[in-house]
Amino acid sequence: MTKVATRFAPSPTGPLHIGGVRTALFNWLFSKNQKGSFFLRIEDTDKERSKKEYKKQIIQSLKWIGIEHDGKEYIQSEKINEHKKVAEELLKKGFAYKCYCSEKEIEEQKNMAKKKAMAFVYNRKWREPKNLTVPAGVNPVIRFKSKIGGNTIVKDLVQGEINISNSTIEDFVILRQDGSPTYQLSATVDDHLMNITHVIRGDDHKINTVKQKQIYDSMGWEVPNFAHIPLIHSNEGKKLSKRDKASTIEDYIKIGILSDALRNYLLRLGWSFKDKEIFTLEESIKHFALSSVGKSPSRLDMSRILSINETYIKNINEDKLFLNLKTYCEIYKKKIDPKFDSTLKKSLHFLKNKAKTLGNIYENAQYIIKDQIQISSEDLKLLDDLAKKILKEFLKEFENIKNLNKDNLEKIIKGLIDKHKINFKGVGQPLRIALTGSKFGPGIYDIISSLDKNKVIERLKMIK
RNA sequence: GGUCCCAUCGUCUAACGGUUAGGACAGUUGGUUUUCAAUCAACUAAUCGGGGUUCGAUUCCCCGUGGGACCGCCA
Repeated sequence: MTKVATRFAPSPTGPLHIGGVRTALFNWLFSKNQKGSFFLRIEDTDKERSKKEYKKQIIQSLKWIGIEHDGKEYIQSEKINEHKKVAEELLKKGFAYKCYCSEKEIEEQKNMAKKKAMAFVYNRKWREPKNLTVPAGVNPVIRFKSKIGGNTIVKDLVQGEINISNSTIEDFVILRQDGSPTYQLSATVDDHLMNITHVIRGDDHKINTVKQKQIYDSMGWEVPNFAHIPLIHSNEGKKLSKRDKASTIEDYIKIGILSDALRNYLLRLGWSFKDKEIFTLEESIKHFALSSVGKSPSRLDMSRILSINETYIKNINEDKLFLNLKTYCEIYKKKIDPKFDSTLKKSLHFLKNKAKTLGNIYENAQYIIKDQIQISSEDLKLLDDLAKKILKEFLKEFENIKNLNKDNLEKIIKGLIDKHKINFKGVGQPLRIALTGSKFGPGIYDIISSLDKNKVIERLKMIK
């Protein structure tokens, strides 16, 4: 058995797409499950649009979600000569030919195809150039001599069998007029050079597979296994594009989604293992199989992402959560003053219970990480005369407390409830507003015990 | 339009010929003598339609319908 090798091959023309992340994840998971390797190939042959910073960003994004590639990243543009060599060889062997058609001619053919409402298939004019004279001063493109009759069948580990009539596959270009290789050639040669055993990629590459298989066959190379995973659709049910709102990984990081949560969500999108919903990294490696990847596309569902994130926020180690929160706030919100660290840390155990994102924790922790709180005018209205009176009475007794614990606080509050013949809310709500500036939030005992005694007194005194 | 693919609750999915069609998210309702975005409980909700095959079809086959992908000298 040869060692399994997979690859993720993004082009660095933009930030990493959420669909790309899932493709990378499936590749990585499969290779780990098979005890194989996972490589990263940067397809940067589109010089116009490829950017170095995107390459960095892609690697960082993958790392963020827990994916690291083996070895050094493979840079496609560095292998262009290899690709050209293969093109030459195909030419020599008669599997490719030079095409001198002008762009105009091709354009006309495309228009014709459109008019006839047919798929564009190049008319193969130069395939057998018997009565043609090579025009002077025209650089030819090299086209692959695609099979005309019969069908090409590719076994697919997810789709089953891809069976396409060769008549619909055109003689595609493998070398451009300027001599540079096209995707079909480069990707194929690279996969061969890298000894890739399993090509796992988006559904949108299915037709390419048929083209690429012919290159493998012509070169006498072993054809890798293919697995085309269904695409992720937007809310509208279309292929997710960069224009969609939450399409890049950054979009999720910035609202405070945890990497494990996103990984878990993406894993369960199009893949399942019994009724299990939550998978640790180890579990996902252990159970991952291409055979349990579904065939139909799935929609992105924000509420589910949030729900999984909530689960992770509640369950991960608190020290880890704390560090996550700190870095998150520093980058996407506002740096938290270290003087609040200890209070914040000991409050995390209840703050995390009411948050779906790190952003939520940040919002709910405002009363801890700011010296002064702000009360909205609407909440201020809730502090009527009775409420203020209660706060004053609470303060008086609170100042005399020796041991700040729940029992003692309970005593004070109970006393006030009895005295004023009100319910808990009558005391709890004014307190919460006075201490946090919000009528929502953690339990009142949690709030008080998380704050310094002096801080509580100070804030209660602010209410007049 | 051509080629190819797909089809179970609103969403993600389970059931690989025999289940009262299961779970999760969302939604709704109620409890939690304190808020709710927490928690607990309950409820609503699906096999796209029509033909076969079969003792029996969500499952296999065909047709229709709907949705999607591709149709670059981009990757």
